[in-house]
Amino acid sequence: MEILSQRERDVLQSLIQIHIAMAVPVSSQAICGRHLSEVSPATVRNTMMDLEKKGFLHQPYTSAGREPTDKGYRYYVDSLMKREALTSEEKQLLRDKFHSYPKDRDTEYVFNEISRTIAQLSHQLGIVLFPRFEEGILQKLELVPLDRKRVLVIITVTSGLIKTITVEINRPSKFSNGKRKILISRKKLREACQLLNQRLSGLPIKEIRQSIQQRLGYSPQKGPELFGFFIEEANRIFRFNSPRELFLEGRTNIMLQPEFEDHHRLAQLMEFLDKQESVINLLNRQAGKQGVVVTIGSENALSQMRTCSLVTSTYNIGDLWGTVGMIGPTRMRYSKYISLLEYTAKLMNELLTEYSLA
Amino acid sequence: MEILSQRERDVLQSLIQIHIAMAVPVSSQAICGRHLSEVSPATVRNTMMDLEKKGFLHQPYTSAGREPTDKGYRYYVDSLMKREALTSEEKQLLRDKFHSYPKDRDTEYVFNEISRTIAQLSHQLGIVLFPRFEEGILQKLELVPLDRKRVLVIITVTSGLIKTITVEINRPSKFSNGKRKILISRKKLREACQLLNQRLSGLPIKEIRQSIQQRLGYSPQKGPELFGFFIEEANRIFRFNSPRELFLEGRTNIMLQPEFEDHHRLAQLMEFLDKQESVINLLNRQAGKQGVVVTIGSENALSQMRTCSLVTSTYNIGDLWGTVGMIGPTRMRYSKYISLLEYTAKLMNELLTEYSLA
DNA sequence: TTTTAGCAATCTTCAGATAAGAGTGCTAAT
DNA sequence: ATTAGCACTCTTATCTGAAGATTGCTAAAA
Repeated sequence: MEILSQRERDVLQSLIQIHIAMAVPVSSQAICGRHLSEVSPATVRNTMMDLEKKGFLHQPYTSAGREPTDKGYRYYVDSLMKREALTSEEKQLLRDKFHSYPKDRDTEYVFNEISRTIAQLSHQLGIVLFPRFEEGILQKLELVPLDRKRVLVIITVTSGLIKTITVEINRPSKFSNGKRKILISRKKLREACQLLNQRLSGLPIKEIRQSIQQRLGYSPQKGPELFGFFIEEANRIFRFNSPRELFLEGRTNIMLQPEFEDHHRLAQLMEFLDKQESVINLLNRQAGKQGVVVTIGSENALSQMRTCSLVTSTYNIGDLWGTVGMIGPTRMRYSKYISLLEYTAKLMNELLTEYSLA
Repeated sequence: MEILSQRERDVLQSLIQIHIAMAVPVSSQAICGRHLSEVSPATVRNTMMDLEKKGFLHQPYTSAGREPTDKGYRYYVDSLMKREALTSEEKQLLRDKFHSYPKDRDTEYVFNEISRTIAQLSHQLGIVLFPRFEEGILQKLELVPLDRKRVLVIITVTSGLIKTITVEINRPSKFSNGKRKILISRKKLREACQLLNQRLSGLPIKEIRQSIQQRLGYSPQKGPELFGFFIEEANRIFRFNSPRELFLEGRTNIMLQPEFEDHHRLAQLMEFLDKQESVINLLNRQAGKQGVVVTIGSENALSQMRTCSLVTSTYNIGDLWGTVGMIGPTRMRYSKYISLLEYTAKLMNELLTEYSLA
């Protein structure tokens, strides 16, 4: 971490605060007018030159004011910024979204609402990514016959979250010699289910997917016919990474930011957001980090995010974890949004975890 | 329907075709150059004046070329346009999206893909709205206990589509005198489930929601305790109108259309799309209409859609129906997109209906 | 040594002017 | 009924110049 003089720190902080509020290059005069009235603009100018040489500021053109660089923002976030707490109204607004859960609303509805609320409170893009179900520990598996061909698989993980998948079971299988069909009888289903639970529960979903064949020790000669089916279909049944896991809200907010008046730049970002997979990919890079993580501009590996910042936090539901976050231009109220996401993640931890004790 | 001379029809058709391709006001010269080389520009100009007086054309400013009005497009769609068939590549692309259904993919995944593909083929916004589950006929209800507090309700309708809802059942109920908790025993659950099926199956979901209390004829003195719970919760269990039912893809496409270079106009549309409820509302206005429906510009009641057109079709999965569609600027290739949606709906009818026979 | 006032120099932005070009509407001839 | 010819209108692009913002530098002041 580079060491800056107190004067430099003062100027940088003031400049960034003004820039965040005004969205234009900041002049020495503006800094003296608002924050550093004890020194003259000329002095501030000298400091600004130093800060530019050190890479914290940038001048769009000769004789314009200065804007912070990504490095400048990084220094601000790490060393200058004071956290800005949420108001009690804002906290209440967030809290209210959990009010009727789980009585009247399902998990996905709540996630959607949280994403909307983050967008509403930040005037930026709100993000919620469903918990990484694959990291969960299988509590139990349940098989419910739907009709002659289909079975509903209910997967419960120890945090109490469930996922359901419909599988088509009454069809040719390579484990049944290609031609023969597996017949579902309720009894067989129950037996198979019991055995599956014996062999698989307590294991992480991901591991089940990868090692199911060994776990079930199946060969066509022994074990229930259904085992063959599960081995074949494990890659589908135990995989959860659909674009539908992602809740993105508030695209309009972001396009109203002055930095996205440029049509081309906006289009680039929107294209990125349209490909949900790439957003999920982006979020996965933050995986496992503790607390609120801020990724500023070019710190994002993805080129489409170069002009944006990403603020994320991990939330936990029992042994599962997911990501909440927001995206906005690099010029954003980090001091506020960090609190916002911290608080949101905290609420989610508290209020969505009820069933992890079950 | 107003009657136009053959000359007027020719000019209008030619003008619209050119306008769709070029996205600028069309001059008399352009029309003669491309389509009506047998007459002079002056003649075409006279016809254009007539068409403008009748309200089919509009001149952005004195001595500019002409653009079609919504009325002009309406006439074109109804009386002039020739359907443009999809190429076999386009058909194949769509078909492929159904390929692994229902073996490897669930309904929602396929809907998302269809929405994406409509966007991809039209370079506009693709829309799929999940079937109106509430219109479905209950085939059976299944209750699966998840843990001490929760039960998974599986609702199957006659088309074979299912929805699952988690309910929290082990809590105070006004039917259990406010204090007492309902206890779940598997046996009680089975009994209640059987009774519920007896009383409710064969009825439309919507009707169940509205009349469940009468149907179950429940009073605290008689009938399983669970009935009280179902009556209380009917409004949640049998309601399906979440924003998550809507699949919107290709926002970037639409913002790349020249009519949306205007930032403000784009923001208005995006705001509208961000509120999924309003899009669902828009689609519901087309409900029940047969075949492909085209709604042009101001024909849309909603002001945010005044500069857009909506092309929709109804698809059927057994006794359920939903909506597919696309949104673009009023200047769009109606001739192509109508075929696109017709074909898409047809595919959905054919390929998603397998289980309605079960 | 640090800070500051003063000032020329640089660059943006905006309004106005001008020129080029596209396309019409009208008139009169075909 | 159609067309050629042409004046007229309006847009668009480019240019210009003036106003304004802000700097960097220099030399004086603290």
